[in-house]
Amino acid sequence: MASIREVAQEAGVGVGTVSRALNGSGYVSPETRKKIEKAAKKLNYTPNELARNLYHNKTGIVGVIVPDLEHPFFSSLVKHIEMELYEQGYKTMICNTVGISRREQEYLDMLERNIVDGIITASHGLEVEEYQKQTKPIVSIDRDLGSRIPLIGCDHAKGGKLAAELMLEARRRKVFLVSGISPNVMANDRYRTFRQILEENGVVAVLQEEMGWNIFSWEAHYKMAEEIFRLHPDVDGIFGSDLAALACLNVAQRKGIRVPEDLSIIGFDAMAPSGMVYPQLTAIRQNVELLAEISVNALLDMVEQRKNVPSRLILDVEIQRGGTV
Amino acid sequence: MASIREVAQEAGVGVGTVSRALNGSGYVSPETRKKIEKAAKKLNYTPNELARNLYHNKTGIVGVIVPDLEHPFFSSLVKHIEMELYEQGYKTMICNTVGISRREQEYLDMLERNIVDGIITASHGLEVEEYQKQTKPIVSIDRDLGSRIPLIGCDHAKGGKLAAELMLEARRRKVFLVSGISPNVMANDRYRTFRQILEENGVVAVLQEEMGWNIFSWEAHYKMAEEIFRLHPDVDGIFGSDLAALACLNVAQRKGIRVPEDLSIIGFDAMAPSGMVYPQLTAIRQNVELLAEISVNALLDMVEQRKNVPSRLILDVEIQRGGTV
DNA sequence: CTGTTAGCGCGTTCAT
DNA sequence: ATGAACGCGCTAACAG
Repeated sequence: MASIREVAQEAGVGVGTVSRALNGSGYVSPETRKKIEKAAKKLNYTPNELARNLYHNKTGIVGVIVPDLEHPFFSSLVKHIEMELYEQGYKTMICNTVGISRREQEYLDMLERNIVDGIITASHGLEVEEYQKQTKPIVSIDRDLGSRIPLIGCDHAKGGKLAAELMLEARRRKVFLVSGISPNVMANDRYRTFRQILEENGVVAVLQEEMGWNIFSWEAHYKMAEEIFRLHPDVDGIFGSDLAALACLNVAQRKGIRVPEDLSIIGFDAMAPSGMVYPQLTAIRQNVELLAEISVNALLDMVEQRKNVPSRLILDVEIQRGGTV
Repeated sequence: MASIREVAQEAGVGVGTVSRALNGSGYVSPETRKKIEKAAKKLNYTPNELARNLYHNKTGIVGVIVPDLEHPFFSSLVKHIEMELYEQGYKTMICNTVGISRREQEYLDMLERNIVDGIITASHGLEVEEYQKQTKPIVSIDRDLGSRIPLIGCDHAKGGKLAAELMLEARRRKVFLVSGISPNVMANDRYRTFRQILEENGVVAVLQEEMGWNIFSWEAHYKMAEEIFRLHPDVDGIFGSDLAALACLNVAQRKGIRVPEDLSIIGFDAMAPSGMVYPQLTAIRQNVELLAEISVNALLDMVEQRKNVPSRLILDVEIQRGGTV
């Protein structure tokens, strides 16, 4: 609660000197420095960050917008983003849109109001135009928001290819694809590629179900899984998000379908729960840590104007070998 | 980027009038108000939150300290806290300590530096004294930080009791208890109660393993599970956190042990992954939504000095019936 | 080397 | 009803 003026008074010097002494900027003689440090300690002085923020027009806070923090991918993403931001001296404001675009908009507005210095968005509810209006630093994960906003994501097409190849190896003939329906989103690439490769290789049937793009609840996925087996009891392959894959695995086990003998299941993301089930889920893994690190560095490059950022950054994916193929 | 002064100039009035007009405080004639609103729209004026914060000495940001955001319980907790804070007009700063008490300290210091208006802590790495030094609003989840800091948590003792009763119903004779070793933490109650009830009822052996209190990784739990079955292949009951229970379930299935016929497993928390495995995990569920709501309201009662907050708030728990008992 | 002063942008008296 | 002036706490430029 003590202000810099009080410290100056206590030390018998001017406020400017205190500021320089405590920030290590400019010249201060060793002895007055001592006096100032003693006074600061005595008064238990802590600089008021609010005044600093006003002066510097900067808060050191980065906003991270996600659709659902409870989803394993996003909680992991935010965790690693927070860790990387912390390393670089920034704080993390979490913005959970729960699929409501008004909330996404409100959080986006924090840029103009100077509450955050930049935004990393992984939520895809708002019109692209709303993002393009912004002039302050933004990076996007997995969704194309135009060339001025760097796009960072994993190689979804390769993910779809790897999954398709696994299906072909396992000689699957009737494959179900659980995809999302969001426009402009990179995740679509994996389903397109997956489907294309299977069809080119003469797989008898490639069926497709579209989940709402902002549906992340277990219940919804479980219901969908039950529908799949009700309508198509003879599917022998399933590819979808981790959640979709896990739901299908669970329903299959309840119905006594043998996995992987009679049914192959492949997830995408390979987050924690995929390793908790038995057999463990075979899945395409994206490197969330790297994704977080790259995103943070791209954003801070913009915030601190360190250097130019490429408009697209694509990360590799790999197979997590489980027991469901 | 336009300041209030520019709006005043554009409208041909003083800054004070603009401030009153836009904030609806004090008297402004309808016509000048119109002029001001037009000028504000024309210049695309957005008030600078930094200046406001400095004046009001308040940011509208609440810090939430957790040990591991990737852990299902904490990601769910933070999600619901964020939603409740949003409803009440506050923003959420996430502080992930990853078990490092220096980080916990740094985040705690944000209170004094006025970066946050209050803190909800669910991390338990720092000395109690460090929290007690603080004078600004703090509430604690699941750890006693002294009578001045409201403590909010579920009824762990009842949870332990419910779990013990399930074990007795299933006539288990050699039960393994996977507990933490953190001091001052309410979670200890559930293990103490569980153990006590089983011993009073003549269960032949109650074994115990202590996980490091800030260990949340799946790998560590999996290793521990393997150890349990290696040293005690004949256990017929296991109680621990969700993660511990899921790890044991997974290892048991790999070893061909029949669950629940030959082994009963009970988790604590009943978070999402417990419903993804087959059979679904029987677990003690705590109401995270309510926990979040209560915590936020307690904290904001302090921040806005609405009313006094009880020093302890204990929430009920219930059984989530799965297929592992 | 150090003290003084002018903003940073906004909200609120206090005269008018 | 409204404008001018002050202050929130701090930093940086400037004069000494």
